[in-house]
Amino acid sequence: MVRPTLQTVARAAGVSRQTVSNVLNAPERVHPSTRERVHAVISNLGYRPSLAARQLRTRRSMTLAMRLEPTRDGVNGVVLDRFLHALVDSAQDDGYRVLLYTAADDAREIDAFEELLSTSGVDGVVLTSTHHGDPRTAWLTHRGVPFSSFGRPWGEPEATHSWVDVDGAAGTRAAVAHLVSRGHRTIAFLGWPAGSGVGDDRRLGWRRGLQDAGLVPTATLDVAVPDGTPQGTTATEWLLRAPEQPTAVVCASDSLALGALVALDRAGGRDRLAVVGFDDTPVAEAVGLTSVAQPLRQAARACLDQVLAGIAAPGAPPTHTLLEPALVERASTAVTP
Amino acid sequence: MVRPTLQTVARAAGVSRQTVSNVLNAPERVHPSTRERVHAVISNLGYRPSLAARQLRTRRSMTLAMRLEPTRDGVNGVVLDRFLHALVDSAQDDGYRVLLYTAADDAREIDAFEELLSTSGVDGVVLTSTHHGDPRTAWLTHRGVPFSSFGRPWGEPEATHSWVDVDGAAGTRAAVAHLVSRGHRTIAFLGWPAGSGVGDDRRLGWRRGLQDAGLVPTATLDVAVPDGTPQGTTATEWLLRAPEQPTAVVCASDSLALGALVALDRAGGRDRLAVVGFDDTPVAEAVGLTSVAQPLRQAARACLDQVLAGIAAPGAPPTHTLLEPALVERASTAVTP
DNA sequence: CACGTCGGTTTGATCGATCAACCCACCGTA
DNA sequence: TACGGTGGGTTGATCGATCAAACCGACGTG
Repeated sequence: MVRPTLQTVARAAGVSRQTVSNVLNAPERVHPSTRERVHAVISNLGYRPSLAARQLRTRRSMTLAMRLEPTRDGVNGVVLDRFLHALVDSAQDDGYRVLLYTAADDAREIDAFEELLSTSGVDGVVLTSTHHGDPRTAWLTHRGVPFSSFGRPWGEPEATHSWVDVDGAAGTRAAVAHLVSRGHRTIAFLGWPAGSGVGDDRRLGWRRGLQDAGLVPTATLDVAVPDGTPQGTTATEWLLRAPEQPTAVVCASDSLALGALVALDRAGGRDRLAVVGFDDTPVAEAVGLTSVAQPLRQAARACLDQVLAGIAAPGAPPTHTLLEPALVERASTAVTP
Repeated sequence: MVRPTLQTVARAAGVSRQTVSNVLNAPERVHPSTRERVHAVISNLGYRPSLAARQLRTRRSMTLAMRLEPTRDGVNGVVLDRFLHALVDSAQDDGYRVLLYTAADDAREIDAFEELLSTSGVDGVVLTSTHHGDPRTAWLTHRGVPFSSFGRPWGEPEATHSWVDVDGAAGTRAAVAHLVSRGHRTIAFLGWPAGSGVGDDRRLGWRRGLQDAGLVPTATLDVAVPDGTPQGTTATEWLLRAPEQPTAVVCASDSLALGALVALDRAGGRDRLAVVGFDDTPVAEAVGLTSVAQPLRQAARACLDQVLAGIAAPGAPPTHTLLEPALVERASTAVTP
């Protein structure tokens, strides 16, 4: 009951090892009849090539690495988990496996790369959560590691690697347009403090959306707080007392939006304010929150394609993909002013 | 700029390959001075052993596999993701890596095992979501694969594999005790239809909790619906109209509990019913829901220990670990009857 | 003084695959 | 007739580590 090897199969089929290898890797080189016979023996014996042996010789591990982030906020943390799910699914279809690692900060993550690349011979990396002054991309580029990041190289227009991202600005802009079409004229934005690429981008979309409709994004309608449900609640309570009397609010995350709903419930009714969240996390569906959904499946597929392209043609020029998010309408924007 | 190998290091240190190997794997066999010298060369050259080569020889991949489930409900799906995070963390400390796979059903998962074991030579498996009539455990046991399941072998008392689980019954029982201590006498249970091990266990805890306090778990206080927030809302609306007039409800999941809160908000006030959820998902914290928290970090650690024990001593007797969950009190049970 | 032992080290074989080169019939063509 | 090309296969070397066995000098002992 030992695992069959190439040799075993070869003997059973009356051919040489190399021929069996060819049947699997270059079938056209083998005569159809021989091929047939070898195939029969293979499935008969249940033979599967050892990845370790193959990797030793070819320097291909058929493995990609992705970092598993510490669940931060939780409400939003789900996004990357869903991306991961999609990635594993797609990768599996292409014969690749996904290896996980964790790292406390950028420096440790680079250590992890070093480790993974030299000991496990990982073929490529999928990066997430890119941010301003991210040292990881430069390191990977310098080392010539095929990789793709889910997230733009914020603040580095000269970056020369492949990336996939979702157009957050388009998302908030569409949210504003939707609200405008329902009659709202005073629409606030509840976002994070300036400085994060993602957050600033979503804020920008809100501005543009207002301008599209000939409205003015005043400073008091633009509230910035750290992410989190309680923060969203507090901020919304300010908004409810604001002189502008907003009738709707677009939020940078579902956490904040959920906080807004809590504030409304306390203030005696959800009809005082239409609310839009971001990321369409499970909670949004659960509580009837309109939210901007990222096409995570497509994003994962695109990332994978980029990494595979980088593996197939090491010198190939980088590509970029910017995907459009979609607004999922629910009860929280059924409110009219 | 090629990656250094054992040979490279050996030459640079003026010793043989085997000595370098010993320095890493059996340091006590090497004379301290030589060891010192070799270590210097190793860190100097930045040498790291190739896992592929090592695996080929030792038949150890230092890799564990875990299935990544399709995000089902979402509110609860987070639980397994957090377990995964904890597992990867712990595994990394022990020098193990975690490889992911997906599978649509039990049969396909077994195919995935076959594949992973023979091609990647995975050392062990961590199973999740065990259920009645689960064919996976028998298969793994039969094949002699070291594994541990997070989840008891429901309905198979004769099962002989290692497992770790959280005592759900103890959780709901504690929830009831907490409610009783706050003066509640009529406490309902909002759970899933009978048949799922986990769900029945949580229901049992509720029963015991009531009996502890000399109360009677009547049938009308025991509501069963499929998991989900809308289902929770509907069911809670029944409860609010029930003749028994419950003042509190213990739920089998945070999804259901969240649904209960929604029902209360609609019915005009959260003070009509104290609510307890299960799993302490991020949403629970966000909306102030008291919930039963599973010690996922410990669970992952325990699972890992069991798998590693199975790898170290293939014939060793299986072990079981049942962990106590903890009640996290929040605003939703600040209500008194 | 010869011999067994033991710490420390080296040597050759091996894990299971692929690569590179070579072999052998057989064909067409100069 | 000799030569080059080609389809179909084979053989030996190799990837980078570990294993098993041998080696070697020094030391203790009968």
